[in-house]
Amino acid sequence: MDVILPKFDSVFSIDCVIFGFEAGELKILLIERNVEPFKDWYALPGYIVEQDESIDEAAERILYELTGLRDLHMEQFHTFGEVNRHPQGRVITVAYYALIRINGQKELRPVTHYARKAFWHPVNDLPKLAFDHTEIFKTGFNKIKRRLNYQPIAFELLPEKFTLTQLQTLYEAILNKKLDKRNFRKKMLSYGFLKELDEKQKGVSYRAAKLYKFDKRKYAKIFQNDLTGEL
Amino acid sequence: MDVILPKFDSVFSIDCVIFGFEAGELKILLIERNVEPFKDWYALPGYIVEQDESIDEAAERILYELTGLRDLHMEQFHTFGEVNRHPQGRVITVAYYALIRINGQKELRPVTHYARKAFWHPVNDLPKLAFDHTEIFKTGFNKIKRRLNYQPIAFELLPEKFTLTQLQTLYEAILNKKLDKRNFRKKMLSYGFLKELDEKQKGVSYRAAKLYKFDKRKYAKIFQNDLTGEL
DNA sequence: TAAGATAGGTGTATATTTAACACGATGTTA
DNA sequence: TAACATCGTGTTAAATATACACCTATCTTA
Repeated sequence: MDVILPKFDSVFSIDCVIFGFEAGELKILLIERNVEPFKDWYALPGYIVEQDESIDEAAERILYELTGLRDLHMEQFHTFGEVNRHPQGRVITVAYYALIRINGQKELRPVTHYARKAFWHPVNDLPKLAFDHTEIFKTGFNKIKRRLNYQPIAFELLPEKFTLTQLQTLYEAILNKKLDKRNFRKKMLSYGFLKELDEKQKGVSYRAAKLYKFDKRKYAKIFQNDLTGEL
Repeated sequence: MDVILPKFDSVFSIDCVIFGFEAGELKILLIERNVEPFKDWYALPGYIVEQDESIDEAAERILYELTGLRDLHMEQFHTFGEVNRHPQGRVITVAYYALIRINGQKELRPVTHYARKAFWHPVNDLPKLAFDHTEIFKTGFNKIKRRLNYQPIAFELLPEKFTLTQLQTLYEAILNKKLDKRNFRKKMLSYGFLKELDEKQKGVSYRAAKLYKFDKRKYAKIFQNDLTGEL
């Protein structure tokens, strides 16, 4: 903001906490690092921001390069700016999160050599992570727990068509507590943004449940007046 | 995160949105810039982060240097990272906010020459601000509006001893809507963290109201089990 | 010192939301 | 066709939120 901008030896980076849901478990995306420092450690996908890209663009690019995933909607949730976060110098990091469907078809394949591989790992049993990534994960996890209470973010984790039981299982996984089935259904349906389909679950060895779909248009319509986006 | 950290010509800065409450009006702290770019414009207090200070420390220092205020509890709320935010180069900015008592005694006096003066300005009638500061202000204002619903942040804006009417006026100023007096009082008192004092307002030309105090210890006790800090 | 002005302080009734709680129906498999 | 597993449903009680109006205390001024 001064007349001449001073040059800094600071590095600016992005880390991503990407949540997925698979086999009734909440998971996050990790990479195995292939470069020092913390070579061979597990870490959140993260790398350095270039000068000619916004931080949102950088987040997309970096996630793609390290995991092969793209076109997901990420949001920043906190910036980590302690002096000694990185063993080799000053690094300030904006952390992003996203919730996505885990899709067995889509292969996770790093595009750069910085990551040896990328993989999903259950949040309940995380290994030690590189840098301060455990703290970053925890901060992000707390944010989505809170957010779940007033925004329909859970749908981003489920397949397009899902059963109410699946939805409830997901809520329970995120909030880490049991919910009452009848009350849960009553409340979800009362919002009016779930569309009941003429279709049922397939391939289950018991009575098949009805499938539902999250109706974004209805959601937008219902909550258009509520500027805060709260339910 | 690579083996050798590249050097970047990026600048990393802090901007502060400081809310105060005076004469029944919600205000924020602005400075008049004394250097290019945007010389003579009004702006949020903000400046560049040094390499050997955390961003939280930087926020404190910068606010002090530009306004003379110190020892207030600020929190980051968003990081602005578009490429062309600053006319002279790439600048990434972490925005902080705080809520404080406006104290007529404490003089606002910039310590550096970068600001010509610092002053309080009502949020309802803000002038054009330098850079993207209007957007930063709006983002911060929305955050505190939301936050007011589940955290007792309003007390930070009031004098230590206050009347329930003052508290209500403040809520109304932030939320920009009228509240019902009886319901407001009932609810506030029901939380149990307001301590009624044996004292009354002085110097008013009508019946004096009882004074109350926010009891932090009681608040902590009551909400210790609620990890999210929600009411 | 009485009258007027101004904000202080209080309660109840209704509507809405949340919480607790159990079992018969349906489809699958052996 | 029996056994199994999940599906899908409704009521009641408690808590919370909302709507609403008048008398009281204190100060000012005529």
